[in-house]
Amino acid sequence: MILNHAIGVRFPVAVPHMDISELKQSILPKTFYLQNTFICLKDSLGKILVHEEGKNTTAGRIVEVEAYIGGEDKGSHTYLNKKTPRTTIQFEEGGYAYIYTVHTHHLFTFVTQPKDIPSVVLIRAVEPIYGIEIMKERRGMEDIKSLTNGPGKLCKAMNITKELYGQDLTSPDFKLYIVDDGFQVNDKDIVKTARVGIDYAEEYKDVPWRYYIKDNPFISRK
DNA sequence: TGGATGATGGCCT
DNA sequence: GGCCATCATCCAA
Repeated sequence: MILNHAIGVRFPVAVPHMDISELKQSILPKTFYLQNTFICLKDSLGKILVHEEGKNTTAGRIVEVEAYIGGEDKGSHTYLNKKTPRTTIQFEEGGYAYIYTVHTHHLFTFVTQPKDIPSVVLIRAVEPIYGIEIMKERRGMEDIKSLTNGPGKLCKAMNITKELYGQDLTSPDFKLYIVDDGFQVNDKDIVKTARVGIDYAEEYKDVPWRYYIKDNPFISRK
């Protein structure tokens, strides 16, 4: 099923007949996640993040992402390929969930590339497209534009917690995954900027590894 | 075991 | 713009 809406054109959001079981036919496969991180970064824009929880199922279109590259990247938890209990999953092959906490919030990333190349894509914002009422309830607000326009916000709205750390996003048995509904994001509609909140990263502070969909109302900041 | 820190967000001025 | 809640994580000791 192709959602009959266009990003940035529709608002308020409404997808009354979206069928999750149909979307599940189009889960991104392992081969997607094994690709170079910057391919994953670019191609994850416009895909749909789904957390299946029965009547509390939520989904959102990915509109803002960042790359964190192990080894060289001083902004990464795996700078110098540092392996700790927290970062262990980054060293597995692509397709697993790397979820961590910062202050009181959870942040969701997915692991990319083959085993022992610890790199991830952080989902910084999604556009709510399913389960909007439960998102409002979890976030304690009515303002649709603020439900998921930040990495901590979207995890709260979609009930993504550390219990999902290490989950295989490519298994149909699991309840957290990303699907491709055929929505295309044109290259000219991708804005590339410095990443957010990594002032400590020295020469990696300003690398343009944050991608977002131009003019989308749900990005975390300009 | 304790201190420092944070890939944030909400509230304030 | 600033302030800070609040706790998992890491590392020095």
